[in-house]
Amino acid sequence: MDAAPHYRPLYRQVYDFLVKQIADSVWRPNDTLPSEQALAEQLRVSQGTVRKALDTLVAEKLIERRQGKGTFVAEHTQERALFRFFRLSEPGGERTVPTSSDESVKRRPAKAAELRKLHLDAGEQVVEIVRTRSVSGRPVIYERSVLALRHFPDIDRRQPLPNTLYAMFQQQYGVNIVSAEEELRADLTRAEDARRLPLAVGAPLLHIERVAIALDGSRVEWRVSRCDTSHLVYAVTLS
Amino acid sequence: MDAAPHYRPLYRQVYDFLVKQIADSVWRPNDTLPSEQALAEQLRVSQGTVRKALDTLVAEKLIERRQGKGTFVAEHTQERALFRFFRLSEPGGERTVPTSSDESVKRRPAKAAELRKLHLDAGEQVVEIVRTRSVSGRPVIYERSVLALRHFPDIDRRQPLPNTLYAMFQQQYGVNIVSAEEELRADLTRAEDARRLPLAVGAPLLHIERVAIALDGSRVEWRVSRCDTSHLVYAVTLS
DNA sequence: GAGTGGTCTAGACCACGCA
DNA sequence: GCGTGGTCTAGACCACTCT
Repeated sequence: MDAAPHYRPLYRQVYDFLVKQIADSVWRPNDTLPSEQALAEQLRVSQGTVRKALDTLVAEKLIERRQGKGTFVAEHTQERALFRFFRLSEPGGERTVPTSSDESVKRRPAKAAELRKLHLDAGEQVVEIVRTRSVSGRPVIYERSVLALRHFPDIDRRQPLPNTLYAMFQQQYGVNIVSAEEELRADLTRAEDARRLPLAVGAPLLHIERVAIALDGSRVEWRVSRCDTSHLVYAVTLS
Repeated sequence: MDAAPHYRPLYRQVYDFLVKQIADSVWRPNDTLPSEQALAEQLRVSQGTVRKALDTLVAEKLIERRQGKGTFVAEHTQERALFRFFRLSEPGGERTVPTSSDESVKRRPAKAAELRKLHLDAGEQVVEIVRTRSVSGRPVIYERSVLALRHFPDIDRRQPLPNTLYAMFQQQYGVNIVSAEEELRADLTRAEDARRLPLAVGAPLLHIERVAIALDGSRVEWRVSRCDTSHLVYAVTLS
């Protein structure tokens, strides 16, 4: 624990150390972390200071603690990623699990908008994934994901892709998605949408753009989803 | 600090006590709370236990702490309520401050849907507030709020109403809005919308329903907003 | 200088999971 | 019974604000 420029509290330095271990895949999903006592001795700080850092990581959902068992690196399971970042549900409140299908995966140079959204360097390559998602057999979402290839080498040769990408990002590439910035607006169904979804041109469509952000702050995915909200709603709790 | 059924940790009991003081307006917005030491002595617990409860309240934005000055009950200022619960902004990211106008305020018995959304008893009265919001002179939101009258006696005689209601809820009625559940879907402009907003019937419109939840868990407002998202987006960060 | 919150420590005891 | 995390305490020192 050496001093940082302009002073960082000890618990912050411990936090940074722990994050780095996870980011570098020293500790992988579902691994057990050393106990508080062990970390305290290793880092030459008190147990209370380690605890404060661990509490922060729990709040950020990067680790989970179970009394009597230990501290574990949180895993992005299918369900978890779904409930955390997939906000569409039935109007009452029941969460729905969509299936994905009809995908196309292409590698190509990034376009101008993608360079900007993902903070890429000119000429960098991306992988574009197009798919349709269905809820109880009915296609309701037409979605295009663009990934920076630098974070996911050869992902375009890994087909078939799972229903939720983020678990694979974490397990195969060590990329932890920790937050997502979404922008929503209402739009009309266009001919391109109508080819994928059973909607008439001119029907209302919820347009969602997402930038997914990894543990190290990099913007790794830009996703545009066009959703039929005649039977689903986008549900979010502000607090 | 007496025992609770099935055991509540001490810091939880301290938390409950502090929340009650705020909910009962014993401590009002901008008031200074007693110091950690004073609270610890009053409640017969250690300073660390008080601190843990205070940290939770800070995370929930119910209080603010300033080193060297003290601990204060957080105030719902116009700006703060706006940035916290008003998610519409310009596509780039700049937050926009809308003005409200053209309001009508009516007291009437609750309808069936309102009873359900606000968990009211049959026959209870509500106040309906209808208004239009504009951004840089352009009407972009047509909004209908329904409030349970029991939480806001005579609010319908308090006109004119402020741009953001939640600061008034807190200051005039001691009702702290702590979270809001929103449901969004895409819709088309109807004749009723077109009378209020400069849109053609059939143009896309973002339909937002919100239930605002107070500190004690009661559902105090049901709001339906119909938004022109041709120049604005609904922006939210999932984490 | 006095009073506040912010950081850090050391140690005790409890609740839980497992062998 | 041992090791884990969860709770609680007591006290030290630092950083900031105001007078």
